[in-house]
Amino acid sequence: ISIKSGKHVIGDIPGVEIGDKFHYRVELILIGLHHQIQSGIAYGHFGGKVLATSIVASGGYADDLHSKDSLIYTGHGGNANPKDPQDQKLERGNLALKNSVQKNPVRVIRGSELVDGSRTYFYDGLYMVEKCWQGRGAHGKLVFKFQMNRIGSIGN
Amino acid sequence: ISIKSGKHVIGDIPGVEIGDKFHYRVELILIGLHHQIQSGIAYGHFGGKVLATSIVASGGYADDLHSKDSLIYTGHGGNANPKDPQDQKLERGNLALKNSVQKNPVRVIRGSELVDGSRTYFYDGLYMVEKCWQGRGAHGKLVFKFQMNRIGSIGN
DNA sequence: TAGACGTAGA
DNA sequence: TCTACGTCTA
Repeated sequence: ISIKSGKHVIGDIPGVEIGDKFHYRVELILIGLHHQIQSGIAYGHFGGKVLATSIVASGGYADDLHSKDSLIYTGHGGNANPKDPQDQKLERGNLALKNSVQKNPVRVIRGSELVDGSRTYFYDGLYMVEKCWQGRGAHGKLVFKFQMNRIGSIGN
Repeated sequence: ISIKSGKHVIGDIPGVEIGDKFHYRVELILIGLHHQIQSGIAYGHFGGKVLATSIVASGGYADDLHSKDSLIYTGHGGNANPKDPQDQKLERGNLALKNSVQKNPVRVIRGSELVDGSRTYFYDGLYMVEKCWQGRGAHGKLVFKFQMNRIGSIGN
């Protein structure tokens, strides 16, 4: 199933399969996987609702990426000035992910940094945002956390 | 005349002519005009000396770009946090440009922002750094200024 | 590791 | 206008 609103698509992208690898964020945009050049959370308007369409988890925040079929994603914001962290706000991508809780599939792209400083990304399929909550980051400021589970894995 | 040190070249780039236009900074790198993805000042080591090879003037700082054959270029640095500007330091590109004063030609790329927010760049030929001095920016902090004149224009 | 006249989307 | 899990060079 795939829902489209302008260039924003919920669900799989035709021609892109789990495990497909990429080297640059701009490739994700060109192929339609993730429509943000830097931001980790992409979203669009669907019938008056703002819903998340895809996320990139590549180590920029304190995510929990230890499991193969689930992850805990950290919301964005609050670190514009690393020396003066702020509470994250329920806006933009954070709001979109919250609206998507138990509602629509979200594409997950996992990424990592190589020894030489370059990066790689790969499409990891559709996940459901199971729940979201607020926590405290290492800096003591409020951050949003999103429990995401692979659709089709045990428990879904 | 062209002096080469590794990938750093002083002087014209074969195949690139004055007026040649570009849309993205990465094009300038690919064609060899300017070896910095974001920084406005490119430089290299030439016989133990650090010399400037090219600059991009595209509106990021308070340059004086009113003349066709000369310009006053502002050094870089001091604005990492726009809310807390700092004095510019005589290092990196600023030092390179100072070392190049009345010494070696520097490629000038002029750029501007279009109405739709995109940018264009064009190669504007070789200039000589005539002199450099320190001044105060609008924020009151020290900035470096570089008087650059087109080589071959009246006065050169 | 830090700095940089980027780049696209909201 | 501002934000953003970028990208490259030194």
